[in-house]
Amino acid sequence: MALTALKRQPAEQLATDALRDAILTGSVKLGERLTEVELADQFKVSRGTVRLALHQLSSDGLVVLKPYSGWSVITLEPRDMWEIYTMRGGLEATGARLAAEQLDEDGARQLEQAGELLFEGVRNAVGLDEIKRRDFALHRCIVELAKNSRLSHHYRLVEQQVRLFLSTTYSENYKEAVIEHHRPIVEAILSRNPTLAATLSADHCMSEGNRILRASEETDDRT
Amino acid sequence: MALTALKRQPAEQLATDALRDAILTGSVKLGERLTEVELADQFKVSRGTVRLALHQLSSDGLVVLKPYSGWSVITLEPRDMWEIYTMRGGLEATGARLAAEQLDEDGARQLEQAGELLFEGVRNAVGLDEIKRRDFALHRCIVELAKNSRLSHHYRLVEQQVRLFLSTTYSENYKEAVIEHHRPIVEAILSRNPTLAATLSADHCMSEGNRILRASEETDDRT
DNA sequence: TTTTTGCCGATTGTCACCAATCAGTAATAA
DNA sequence: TTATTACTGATTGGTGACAATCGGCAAAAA
Repeated sequence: MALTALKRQPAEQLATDALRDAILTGSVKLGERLTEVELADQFKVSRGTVRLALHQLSSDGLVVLKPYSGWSVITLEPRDMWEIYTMRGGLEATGARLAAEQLDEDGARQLEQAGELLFEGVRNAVGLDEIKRRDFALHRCIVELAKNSRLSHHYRLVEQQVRLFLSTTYSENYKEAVIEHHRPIVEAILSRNPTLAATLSADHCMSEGNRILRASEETDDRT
Repeated sequence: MALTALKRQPAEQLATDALRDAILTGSVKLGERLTEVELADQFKVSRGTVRLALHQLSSDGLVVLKPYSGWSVITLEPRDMWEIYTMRGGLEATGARLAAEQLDEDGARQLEQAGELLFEGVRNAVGLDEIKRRDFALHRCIVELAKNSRLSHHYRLVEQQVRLFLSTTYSENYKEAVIEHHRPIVEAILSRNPTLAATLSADHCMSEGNRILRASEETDDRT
Protein backbone atom coordinates (compact mmCIF):
# COMPACT_ATOMS: atom_id res chain seq x y z
CA MET A 1 0.00 0.00 0.00
CA ALA A 2 1.96 2.98 -1.23
CA LEU A 3 -0.32 4.72 -3.68
CA THR A 4 0.02 8.38 -4.47
CA ALA A 5 -2.98 10.55 -3.75
CA LEU A 6 -4.68 11.32 -7.03
CA LYS A 7 -5.83 14.89 -7.18
CA ARG A 8 -9.23 15.57 -8.61
CA GLN A 9 -9.47 18.90 -10.36
CA PRO A 10 -12.83 20.66 -10.45
CA ALA A 11 -13.74 21.63 -13.98
CA GLU A 12 -13.56 25.33 -13.16
CA GLN A 13 -9.90 24.91 -12.30
CA LEU A 14 -9.21 22.88 -15.43
CA ALA A 15 -10.97 25.44 -17.59
CA THR A 16 -9.11 28.31 -15.94
CA ASP A 17 -5.74 26.64 -16.37
CA ALA A 18 -6.43 25.58 -19.93
CA LEU A 19 -7.51 29.05 -20.97
CA ARG A 20 -4.64 30.70 -19.13
CA ASP A 21 -2.23 28.38 -20.86
CA ALA A 22 -3.80 29.09 -24.24
CA ILE A 23 -3.31 32.81 -23.65
CA LEU A 24 0.25 32.54 -22.35
CA THR A 25 1.42 30.29 -25.17
CA GLY A 26 -0.18 32.63 -27.68
CA SER A 27 -2.62 30.14 -29.13
CA VAL A 28 -5.22 32.79 -28.51
CA LYS A 29 -3.86 36.14 -29.57
CA LEU A 30 -3.65 39.39 -27.68
CA GLY A 31 -6.84 41.42 -28.01
CA GLU A 32 -8.75 38.43 -29.35
CA ARG A 33 -12.42 38.33 -28.56
CA LEU A 34 -13.72 35.48 -26.40
CA THR A 35 -17.33 34.39 -26.11
CA GLU A 36 -18.59 32.26 -23.27
CA VAL A 37 -20.63 29.92 -25.45
CA GLU A 38 -17.79 29.20 -27.83
CA LEU A 39 -15.38 28.42 -25.00
CA ALA A 40 -18.04 26.27 -23.34
CA ASP A 41 -18.44 24.30 -26.55
CA GLN A 42 -14.72 23.78 -26.95
CA PHE A 43 -14.08 22.76 -23.36
CA LYS A 44 -17.27 20.67 -23.24
CA VAL A 45 -18.42 22.34 -20.04
CA SER A 46 -21.29 24.65 -19.26
CA ARG A 47 -21.27 28.41 -19.61
CA GLY A 48 -21.34 28.93 -15.86
CA THR A 49 -18.06 27.10 -15.52
CA VAL A 50 -16.43 29.08 -18.31
CA ARG A 51 -17.80 32.24 -16.79
CA LEU A 52 -16.09 31.50 -13.50
CA ALA A 53 -12.85 30.79 -15.29
CA LEU A 54 -13.05 34.06 -17.21
CA HIS A 55 -13.67 36.01 -14.04
CA GLN A 56 -10.63 34.39 -12.45
CA LEU A 57 -8.43 35.34 -15.36
CA SER A 58 -9.92 38.79 -15.19
CA SER A 59 -8.66 39.09 -11.62
CA ASP A 60 -5.30 37.94 -12.90
CA GLY A 61 -5.39 40.75 -15.43
CA LEU A 62 -5.25 38.54 -18.52
CA VAL A 63 -8.73 39.20 -19.90
CA VAL A 64 -11.13 42.11 -19.61
CA LEU A 65 -14.91 42.21 -19.59
CA LYS A 66 -17.00 44.94 -21.12
CA PRO A 67 -20.36 44.45 -19.34
CA TYR A 68 -23.14 43.00 -21.44
CA SER A 69 -20.86 43.22 -24.40
CA GLY A 70 -18.01 40.72 -24.33
CA TRP A 71 -14.69 39.37 -23.13
CA SER A 72 -11.34 39.86 -24.77
CA VAL A 73 -7.73 39.12 -24.06
CA ILE A 74 -5.88 42.23 -22.94
CA THR A 75 -3.69 44.19 -25.31
CA LEU A 76 -0.24 45.49 -24.45
CA GLU A 77 0.90 48.98 -25.38
CA PRO A 78 4.45 50.17 -24.77
CA ARG A 79 3.08 51.89 -21.69
CA ASP A 80 2.00 48.53 -20.32
CA MET A 81 5.47 47.12 -20.78
CA TRP A 82 6.86 49.97 -18.73
CA GLU A 83 4.28 49.29 -16.03
CA ILE A 84 4.96 45.58 -15.96
CA TYR A 85 8.72 45.86 -15.85
CA THR A 86 8.58 48.54 -13.21
CA MET A 87 6.42 46.26 -11.10
CA ARG A 88 8.68 43.32 -11.71
CA GLY A 89 11.68 45.34 -10.71
CA GLY A 90 10.06 46.49 -7.51
CA LEU A 91 8.90 43.04 -6.50
CA GLU A 92 12.19 41.38 -7.33
CA ALA A 93 14.10 44.01 -5.45
CA THR A 94 11.97 43.29 -2.40
CA GLY A 95 12.45 39.57 -2.93
CA ALA A 96 16.19 39.80 -3.34
CA ARG A 97 16.52 41.97 -0.24
CA LEU A 98 14.53 39.53 1.89
CA ALA A 99 16.32 36.56 0.36
CA ALA A 100 19.68 38.01 1.27
CA GLU A 101 18.51 38.82 4.79
CA GLN A 102 17.16 35.37 5.53
CA LEU A 103 19.38 33.10 3.45
CA ASP A 104 20.10 29.73 5.04
CA GLU A 105 22.21 26.76 3.96
CA ASP A 106 19.39 25.10 2.13
CA GLY A 107 18.40 28.29 0.31
CA ALA A 108 21.98 28.96 -0.74
CA ARG A 109 22.14 25.51 -2.29
CA GLN A 110 18.91 26.05 -4.23
CA LEU A 111 20.05 29.43 -5.46
CA GLU A 112 23.44 28.18 -6.59
CA GLN A 113 21.78 25.32 -8.38
CA ALA A 114 19.27 27.51 -10.20
CA GLY A 115 22.03 29.94 -11.17
CA GLU A 116 24.40 27.25 -12.37
CA LEU A 117 21.62 25.63 -14.42
CA LEU A 118 21.06 28.89 -16.28
CA PHE A 119 24.74 29.68 -16.81
CA GLU A 120 25.50 26.16 -17.94
CA GLY A 121 22.61 26.37 -20.37
CA VAL A 122 23.98 29.54 -21.91
CA ARG A 123 27.50 28.12 -22.26
CA ASN A 124 26.27 24.89 -23.85
CA ALA A 125 23.86 26.77 -26.09
CA VAL A 126 20.66 24.89 -25.34
CA GLY A 127 17.54 26.17 -27.09
CA LEU A 128 16.40 29.72 -26.56
CA ASP A 129 13.13 28.56 -25.04
CA GLU A 130 15.00 26.47 -22.52
CA ILE A 131 17.17 29.43 -21.56
CA LYS A 132 14.11 31.55 -21.04
CA ARG A 133 12.65 28.85 -18.85
CA ARG A 134 15.78 28.71 -16.70
CA ASP A 135 15.93 32.48 -16.60
CA PHE A 136 12.41 32.62 -15.20
CA ALA A 137 13.21 29.78 -12.82
CA LEU A 138 16.16 31.66 -11.34
CA HIS A 139 14.15 34.81 -10.80
CA ARG A 140 11.37 32.79 -9.25
CA CYS A 141 13.82 30.98 -7.02
CA ILE A 142 15.04 34.29 -5.64
CA VAL A 143 11.50 35.44 -4.93
CA GLU A 144 10.69 32.15 -3.24
CA LEU A 145 13.70 32.54 -0.97
CA ALA A 146 12.02 35.61 0.50
CA LYS A 147 9.63 33.14 2.13
CA ASN A 148 6.69 35.49 1.67
CA SER A 149 3.68 33.75 0.16
CA ARG A 150 2.00 37.03 -0.73
CA LEU A 151 5.09 38.29 -2.51
CA SER A 152 5.22 35.02 -4.44
CA HIS A 153 1.60 35.38 -5.41
CA HIS A 154 1.89 38.95 -6.65
CA TYR A 155 5.10 38.08 -8.45
CA ARG A 156 3.43 35.19 -10.25
CA LEU A 157 0.79 37.55 -11.61
CA VAL A 158 3.38 39.96 -12.92
CA GLU A 159 5.48 37.14 -14.33
CA GLN A 160 2.48 36.02 -16.34
CA GLN A 161 2.23 39.39 -17.97
CA VAL A 162 5.92 39.35 -18.76
CA ARG A 163 5.47 36.01 -20.52
CA LEU A 164 2.55 37.51 -22.39
CA PHE A 165 4.63 39.84 -24.48
CA LEU A 166 7.77 37.79 -24.33
CA SER A 167 5.89 35.29 -26.47
CA THR A 168 5.80 37.92 -29.18
CA THR A 169 9.19 39.54 -28.61
CA TYR A 170 12.23 37.54 -29.60
CA SER A 171 15.92 38.13 -29.24
CA GLU A 172 18.72 35.75 -30.24
CA ASN A 173 21.66 37.88 -29.25
CA TYR A 174 21.08 38.67 -25.65
CA LYS A 175 22.46 35.34 -24.53
CA GLU A 176 25.91 36.71 -23.84
CA ALA A 177 24.48 39.29 -21.48
CA VAL A 178 22.57 36.74 -19.42
CA ILE A 179 25.52 35.62 -17.33
CA GLU A 180 26.89 39.06 -16.60
CA HIS A 181 23.42 40.31 -15.71
CA HIS A 182 22.50 37.52 -13.34
CA ARG A 183 25.79 36.48 -11.77
CA PRO A 184 26.15 39.64 -9.63
CA ILE A 185 22.63 39.30 -8.26
CA VAL A 186 23.15 35.71 -7.25
CA GLU A 187 26.43 36.54 -5.61
CA ALA A 188 25.03 39.54 -3.76
CA ILE A 189 22.41 37.31 -2.20
CA LEU A 190 24.89 34.53 -1.45
CA SER A 191 27.14 37.03 0.30
CA ARG A 192 24.09 38.21 2.23
CA ASN A 193 24.16 41.80 1.07
CA PRO A 194 20.49 42.87 1.04
CA THR A 195 20.92 46.43 -0.21
CA LEU A 196 23.19 45.47 -3.09
CA ALA A 197 20.95 42.55 -4.04
CA ALA A 198 17.91 44.80 -4.14
CA THR A 199 19.62 47.48 -6.20
CA LEU A 200 21.03 45.03 -8.72
CA SER A 201 17.67 43.30 -9.14
CA ALA A 202 15.80 46.50 -9.75
CA ASP A 203 18.42 47.69 -12.22
CA HIS A 204 18.44 44.37 -14.03
CA CYS A 205 14.68 44.51 -14.57
CA MET A 206 14.81 48.11 -15.70
CA SER A 207 17.46 47.40 -18.31
CA GLU A 208 15.57 44.30 -19.44
CA GLY A 209 12.45 46.39 -19.73
CA ASN A 210 14.21 49.05 -21.75
CA ARG A 211 15.77 46.43 -24.01
CA ILE A 212 12.40 44.87 -24.78
CA LEU A 213 10.76 48.26 -25.09
CA ARG A 214 13.34 49.26 -27.71
CA ALA A 215 12.93 45.95 -29.51
CA SER A 216 9.18 46.40 -29.73
CA GLU A 217 9.55 49.97 -30.91
CA GLU A 218 11.77 48.77 -33.75
CA THR A 219 9.12 46.21 -34.66
CA ASP A 220 6.49 48.91 -34.65
CA ASP A 221 8.61 51.06 -36.93
CA ARG A 222 8.78 48.31 -39.50
CA THR A 223 5.02 48.00 -39.75
CA MET B 1 -29.53 68.75 -20.61
CA ALA B 2 -26.77 68.12 -18.10
CA LEU B 3 -27.67 64.88 -16.43
CA THR B 4 -25.05 62.71 -14.83
CA ALA B 5 -24.69 59.22 -16.27
CA LEU B 6 -26.26 56.78 -13.85
CA LYS B 7 -24.21 53.66 -13.55
CA ARG B 8 -26.05 50.37 -13.37
CA GLN B 9 -24.20 47.78 -11.35
CA PRO B 10 -24.61 44.09 -12.20
CA ALA B 11 -25.61 42.14 -9.11
CA GLU B 12 -22.31 40.28 -9.08
CA GLN B 13 -20.48 43.52 -8.59
CA LEU B 14 -22.89 44.69 -5.91
CA ALA B 15 -22.60 41.39 -4.08
CA THR B 16 -18.81 41.43 -4.31
CA ASP B 17 -18.57 44.98 -3.00
CA ALA B 18 -21.09 44.41 -0.23
CA LEU B 19 -19.35 41.29 1.00
CA ARG B 20 -15.94 42.90 0.75
CA ASP B 21 -17.17 45.82 2.75
CA ALA B 22 -18.70 43.55 5.36
CA ILE B 23 -15.35 41.80 5.76
CA LEU B 24 -13.27 44.97 5.87
CA THR B 25 -15.50 46.71 8.40
CA GLY B 26 -15.43 43.61 10.54
CA SER B 27 -19.17 42.92 10.43
CA VAL B 28 -18.19 39.43 9.43
CA LYS B 29 -15.30 38.29 11.59
CA LEU B 30 -11.97 36.85 10.60
CA GLY B 31 -12.13 33.10 10.16
CA GLU B 32 -15.91 33.15 10.01
CA ARG B 33 -17.52 30.51 7.91
CA LEU B 34 -19.58 31.61 4.89
CA THR B 35 -22.14 29.52 3.03
CA GLU B 36 -23.31 30.33 -0.45
CA VAL B 37 -27.00 29.75 0.29
CA GLU B 38 -27.03 31.94 3.36
CA LEU B 39 -25.34 34.80 1.55
CA ALA B 40 -27.69 34.34 -1.38
CA ASP B 41 -30.67 34.60 0.98
CA GLN B 42 -29.33 37.72 2.66
CA PHE B 43 -28.46 39.49 -0.58
CA LYS B 44 -31.61 38.27 -2.31
CA VAL B 45 -29.69 37.00 -5.29
CA SER B 46 -29.03 33.53 -6.63
CA ARG B 47 -26.25 31.23 -5.52
CA GLY B 48 -24.44 31.56 -8.82
CA THR B 49 -24.07 35.26 -8.29
CA VAL B 50 -22.78 34.82 -4.75
CA ARG B 51 -20.46 32.13 -5.99
CA LEU B 52 -18.91 34.53 -8.47
CA ALA B 53 -18.50 37.15 -5.78
CA LEU B 54 -16.81 34.69 -3.46
CA HIS B 55 -14.40 33.62 -6.18
CA GLN B 56 -13.53 37.25 -6.80
CA LEU B 57 -12.80 37.88 -3.16
CA SER B 58 -10.81 34.68 -3.15
CA SER B 59 -8.57 36.14 -5.85
CA ASP B 60 -8.25 39.21 -3.67
CA GLY B 61 -7.09 36.99 -0.83
CA LEU B 62 -9.92 37.83 1.56
CA VAL B 63 -11.68 34.47 1.64
CA VAL B 64 -10.53 30.90 1.08
CA LEU B 65 -12.35 27.91 -0.33
CA LYS B 66 -11.89 24.36 0.87
CA PRO B 67 -13.21 22.34 -2.09
CA TYR B 68 -16.57 20.68 -1.58
CA SER B 69 -16.44 21.79 2.00
CA GLY B 70 -16.89 25.51 2.48
CA TRP B 71 -15.81 29.12 2.37
CA SER B 72 -14.36 31.13 5.20
CA VAL B 73 -12.84 34.53 5.76
CA ILE B 74 -9.07 34.31 6.06
CA THR B 75 -7.36 34.37 9.42
CA LEU B 76 -4.28 36.42 10.18
CA GLU B 77 -1.34 35.04 12.15
CA PRO B 78 1.61 37.22 13.16
CA ARG B 79 3.43 35.72 10.20
CA ASP B 80 0.78 37.16 7.89
CA MET B 81 1.26 40.61 9.34
CA TRP B 82 4.94 40.37 8.56
CA GLU B 83 4.15 39.29 5.01
CA ILE B 84 1.65 42.06 4.48
CA TYR B 85 3.79 44.85 5.86
CA THR B 86 6.79 43.65 3.93
CA MET B 87 4.74 43.75 0.77
CA ARG B 88 3.35 47.14 1.60
CA GLY B 89 6.82 48.47 2.22
CA GLY B 90 8.11 47.13 -1.07
CA LEU B 91 5.23 48.50 -3.10
CA GLU B 92 5.26 51.89 -1.42
CA ALA B 93 8.99 52.18 -1.89
CA THR B 94 8.50 51.56 -5.58
CA GLY B 95 5.65 54.03 -5.66
CA ALA B 96 7.55 56.73 -3.82
CA ARG B 97 10.57 56.31 -6.09
CA LEU B 98 8.50 56.63 -9.23
CA ALA B 99 6.49 59.49 -7.76
CA ALA B 100 9.66 61.43 -7.03
CA GLU B 101 11.02 60.71 -10.50
CA GLN B 102 7.94 61.86 -12.36
CA LEU B 103 6.50 64.53 -10.08
CA ASP B 104 4.85 67.42 -11.91
CA GLU B 105 3.18 70.62 -10.71
CA ASP B 106 -0.22 69.04 -10.45
CA GLY B 107 1.07 66.03 -8.55
CA ALA B 108 2.99 68.20 -6.12
CA ARG B 109 -0.20 70.07 -5.33
CA GLN B 110 -2.13 66.88 -4.69
CA LEU B 111 0.61 65.50 -2.48
CA GLU B 112 0.91 68.69 -0.43
CA GLN B 113 -2.84 68.73 0.00
CA ALA B 114 -3.07 65.11 1.15
CA GLY B 115 -0.18 65.62 3.54
CA GLU B 116 -1.54 68.83 4.99
CA LEU B 117 -4.95 67.22 5.49
CA LEU B 118 -3.40 64.48 7.59
CA PHE B 119 -1.13 66.77 9.62
CA GLU B 120 -3.91 69.25 10.24
CA GLY B 121 -6.11 66.39 11.40
CA VAL B 122 -3.54 65.26 13.92
CA ARG B 123 -3.00 68.79 15.29
CA ASN B 124 -6.73 69.44 15.60
CA ALA B 125 -7.33 66.02 17.12
CA VAL B 126 -10.11 64.78 14.86
CA GLY B 127 -11.35 61.24 15.50
CA LEU B 128 -8.94 58.34 15.29
CA ASP B 129 -10.91 56.79 12.44
CA GLU B 130 -10.65 60.00 10.48
CA ILE B 131 -6.90 60.11 11.02
CA LYS B 132 -6.58 56.54 9.78
CA ARG B 133 -8.60 57.46 6.71
CA ARG B 134 -6.35 60.41 5.94
CA ASP B 135 -3.28 58.30 6.63
CA PHE B 136 -4.41 55.75 4.06
CA ALA B 137 -5.33 58.52 1.67
CA LEU B 138 -1.84 59.99 1.81
CA HIS B 139 -0.19 56.64 1.16
CA ARG B 140 -2.56 56.02 -1.67
CA CYS B 141 -1.90 59.45 -3.12
CA ILE B 142 1.81 58.68 -3.26
CA VAL B 143 1.21 55.38 -5.02
CA GLU B 144 -1.12 57.03 -7.50
CA LEU B 145 1.55 59.58 -8.33
CA ALA B 146 3.65 56.73 -9.70
CA LYS B 147 1.14 56.66 -12.57
CA ASN B 148 1.32 52.90 -12.81
CA SER B 149 -2.11 51.28 -12.90
CA ARG B 150 -0.74 47.86 -12.09
CA LEU B 151 1.13 49.16 -9.08
CA SER B 152 -2.06 50.84 -7.91
CA HIS B 153 -3.99 47.62 -8.34
CA HIS B 154 -1.54 45.47 -6.42
CA TYR B 155 -1.27 48.12 -3.74
CA ARG B 156 -5.04 48.21 -3.30
CA LEU B 157 -5.05 44.49 -2.63
CA VAL B 158 -2.37 44.79 0.01
CA GLU B 159 -4.03 47.83 1.54
CA GLN B 160 -7.18 45.78 2.00
CA GLN B 161 -5.30 43.25 4.04
CA VAL B 162 -3.79 46.00 6.14
CA ARG B 163 -7.27 47.28 6.93
CA LEU B 164 -8.29 43.77 7.80
CA PHE B 165 -6.21 43.59 10.93
CA LEU B 166 -6.17 47.27 11.58
CA SER B 167 -9.87 46.89 12.33
CA THR B 168 -8.89 44.74 15.28
CA THR B 169 -5.69 46.49 16.33
CA TYR B 170 -6.11 49.83 18.01
CA SER B 171 -3.64 52.44 19.17
CA GLU B 172 -4.48 55.83 20.66
CA ASN B 173 -0.97 57.03 21.30
CA TYR B 174 0.69 56.82 17.95
CA LYS B 175 -0.78 60.09 16.82
CA GLU B 176 2.26 62.10 17.78
CA ALA B 177 4.46 59.91 15.62
CA VAL B 178 2.30 60.35 12.55
CA ILE B 179 3.70 63.72 11.55
CA GLU B 180 7.34 62.89 12.08
CA HIS B 181 6.90 59.62 10.19
CA HIS B 182 5.16 61.04 7.16
CA ARG B 183 6.60 64.53 6.78
CA PRO B 184 10.05 63.35 5.60
CA ILE B 185 8.54 61.08 2.96
CA VAL B 186 6.37 63.83 1.54
CA GLU B 187 9.31 66.20 1.47
CA ALA B 188 11.62 63.68 -0.15
CA ILE B 189 9.15 63.29 -2.99
CA LEU B 190 8.51 67.03 -3.27
CA SER B 191 12.26 67.61 -3.50
CA ARG B 192 12.37 64.93 -6.19
CA ASN B 193 14.77 62.60 -4.42
CA PRO B 194 13.75 59.09 -5.56
CA THR B 195 16.28 57.08 -3.58
CA LEU B 196 15.56 58.84 -0.30
CA ALA B 197 11.81 58.64 -0.85
CA ALA B 198 12.00 54.92 -1.48
CA THR B 199 14.16 54.25 1.56
CA LEU B 200 12.01 56.31 3.90
CA SER B 201 8.82 54.66 2.66
CA ALA B 202 10.15 51.17 3.14
CA ASP B 203 11.46 52.02 6.60
CA HIS B 204 8.19 53.65 7.58
CA CYS B 205 6.22 50.55 6.69
CA MET B 206 8.65 48.28 8.46
CA SER B 207 8.45 50.25 11.68
CA GLU B 208 4.66 50.40 11.38
CA GLY B 209 4.62 46.66 10.87
CA ASN B 210 6.80 46.07 13.90
CA ARG B 211 4.68 48.38 16.02
CA ILE B 212 1.49 46.54 15.14
CA LEU B 213 3.20 43.19 15.46
CA ARG B 214 4.28 44.09 19.01
CA ALA B 215 0.80 45.38 19.83
CA SER B 216 -0.80 42.15 18.69
CA GLU B 217 1.72 40.07 20.60
CA GLU B 218 0.81 41.94 23.76
CA THR B 219 -2.84 41.22 23.08
CA ASP B 220 -2.02 37.57 22.61
CA ASP B 221 -0.14 37.53 25.91
CA ARG B 222 -3.19 38.74 27.76
CA THR B 223 -5.36 35.91 26.49
C1' DT C 1 -30.82 64.25 -46.59
C1' DT C 2 -30.68 63.96 -41.74
C1' DT C 3 -32.33 62.67 -37.43
C1' DT C 4 -34.94 59.96 -34.65
C1' DT C 5 -37.10 55.80 -33.45
C1' DG C 6 -37.93 50.99 -33.20
C1' DC C 7 -36.27 46.40 -34.02
C1' DC C 8 -33.16 42.34 -33.94
C1' DG C 9 -29.30 39.36 -33.17
C1' DA C 10 -25.57 38.52 -30.14
C1' DT C 11 -23.74 38.33 -25.62
C1' DT C 12 -23.64 38.58 -20.91
C1' DG C 13 -26.45 38.42 -16.38
C1' DT C 14 -29.37 35.65 -13.34
C1' DC C 15 -31.79 31.91 -11.70
C1' DA C 16 -33.47 27.34 -9.94
C1' DC C 17 -32.53 22.57 -10.20
C1' DC C 18 -29.69 18.32 -9.92
C1' DA C 19 -25.06 15.91 -9.13
C1' DA C 20 -20.68 15.14 -6.64
C1' DT C 21 -18.19 15.34 -2.55
C1' DC C 22 -17.19 15.69 2.25
C1' DA C 23 -17.48 14.81 7.32
C1' DG C 24 -19.53 12.99 10.94
C1' DT C 25 -22.59 9.23 12.91
C1' DA C 26 -24.94 5.14 13.37
C1' DA C 27 -25.20 0.35 12.22
C1' DT C 28 -22.84 -3.86 11.62
C1' DA C 29 -19.58 -7.43 11.82
C1' DA C 30 -15.22 -9.36 13.62
C1' DT D 1 -14.64 -3.99 22.32
C1' DT D 2 -12.97 -2.49 18.01
C1' DA D 3 -12.75 -1.83 13.29
C1' DT D 4 -15.22 -1.48 9.19
C1' DT D 5 -19.03 -0.23 6.55
C1' DA D 6 -23.23 2.20 5.32
C1' DC D 7 -25.98 6.11 5.85
C1' DT D 8 -27.23 11.03 6.19
C1' DG D 9 -27.16 16.05 6.14
C1' DA D 10 -24.70 19.93 4.57
C1' DT D 11 -22.14 22.29 1.11
C1' DT D 12 -20.03 23.07 -3.08
C1' DG D 13 -19.75 21.74 -8.24
C1' DG D 14 -22.11 21.99 -12.63
C1' DT D 15 -25.95 22.62 -16.07
C1' DG D 16 -29.67 24.42 -18.96
C1' DA D 17 -33.21 27.77 -19.50
C1' DC D 18 -34.67 32.53 -19.27
C1' DA D 19 -34.01 37.73 -18.62
C1' DA D 20 -31.45 42.06 -19.33
C1' DT D 21 -28.51 44.75 -22.01
C1' DC D 22 -25.82 46.36 -25.85
C1' DG D 23 -24.67 47.78 -30.72
C1' DG D 24 -25.82 48.18 -35.12
C1' DC D 25 -29.26 48.54 -38.79
C1' DA D 26 -33.36 49.55 -40.92
C1' DA D 27 -37.61 51.96 -41.08
C1' DA D 28 -39.92 56.12 -40.36
C1' DA D 29 -40.30 60.91 -39.56
C1' DA D 30 -38.54 65.66 -40.00
